Amino acid sequence: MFNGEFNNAIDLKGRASIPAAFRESMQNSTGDVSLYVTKSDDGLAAYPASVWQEICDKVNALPPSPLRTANLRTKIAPAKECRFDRQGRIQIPQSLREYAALEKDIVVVGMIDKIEIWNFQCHQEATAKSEALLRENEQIQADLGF
Amino acid sequence: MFNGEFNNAIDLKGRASIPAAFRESMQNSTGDVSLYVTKSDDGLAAYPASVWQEICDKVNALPPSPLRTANLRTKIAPAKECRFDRQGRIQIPQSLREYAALEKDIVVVGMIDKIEIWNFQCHQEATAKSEALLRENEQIQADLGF
DNA sequence: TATCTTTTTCCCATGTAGTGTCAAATAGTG
DNA sequence: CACTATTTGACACTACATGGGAAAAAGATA
Repeated sequence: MFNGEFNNAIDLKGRASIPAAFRESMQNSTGDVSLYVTKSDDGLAAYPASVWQEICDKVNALPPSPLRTANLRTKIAPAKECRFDRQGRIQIPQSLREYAALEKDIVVVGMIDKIEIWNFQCHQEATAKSEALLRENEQIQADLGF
Repeated sequence: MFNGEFNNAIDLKGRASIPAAFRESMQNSTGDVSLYVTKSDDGLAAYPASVWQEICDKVNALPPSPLRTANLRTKIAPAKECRFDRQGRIQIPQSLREYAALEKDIVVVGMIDKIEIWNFQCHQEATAKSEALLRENEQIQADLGF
C-alpha cells in the first residue's frame, strides 16, 4: 500500500504535504479520504481511517489494565482525524507537531499499512543508528539476502 | 465523541478553555450544555450531564457497602456542574483546581465519553510512564497494529 | 442585619491559530 | 527541452483561545 520516503515540508500553520502517491493508493484500496494521526516512538504515525478503526477496536477489547490505559493515553487519545485539503495537505494539530518537533523540513515514510511523519533531523539520526546496527550484524544481513 | 489532546490554559480566575470541538460534539450528540467535573486518579474528569446522570444512578443502585460509600465520598460528592461561558470556558471551583494542581498550563484530553483535565507537568509524567510501559511490550503493540 | 470582601459570572477586546484558495516554484515525464 | 503534475509559499478570512473590567452573587465579619 504505502512505500517510499519523501522529503516534504510543513508550513507555518502546520500543514504537511502528503505525497500524491499515498493519497492515490488510499483512494484505490479502501477509498479512505482521511488519515488518523497519532504519536509514535520518535515521530508521528498516520493510519487510513479503516485501519485506525481496527486498531481502536482491538485496544477497546483489551481487559482493563495498565497496558490498556497506556494505549488509550498515549495512542488513542492524542489521535486526530486529518482530512486532505485541495492541495493534498493535512493540518497537524499543535500538540502533535510539538511532540514530534515538526517544523519546516519533514520526512514522510510509507510503511505498508501506515505512514510515518518525522522531523528531518530526527529521521537522519534514527537512520544512522539503524545502519550502524546492521553493520554489526553482517552475517544476519547476508542470510537475509542483502 | 471526544478525542484529541489540547494544550490550553486556565486563567487567574480558574476558567479553563474547553476545545470548541468538544463543545460541538456535545451539542450534536446529547445536546448537553454543561459538564460535571470531579476528581479522578491524576487530575480531573468531566462528563456531559447525561453521562454523569447514568454514573450517579449506577452508584446509587449499589448495595450499601464501603465501596458505595467510597464512590459517593470521592467521586460524587466533590463533583460540580460547570456551565460554559460565552467563550466556551468552564469555571473550575477552587477545591478541584487545588486537587489537580491546575494553574496556567493545562492539558484537555478527549477520552471517548469523558474529558480529562490535567496539570501540564503531571500529564507529561504520566504519558512518559505509559510510553515506557508500551516499549516493554513491543510484541503486544505490534499485534494491536501500531 | 448591615457592610465588606471574595468569588463567580457576563461581556467585550485582542492576538493567535486554523482554513480555503490562488499562484509561483519545483520536480517528474515524455 | 517542453509539458504536466506535485509541492510549497502567500494571502485573506474566519474561528478560537485568553486576558481584562465590571456587575452580580456568595460568603465572611462585625
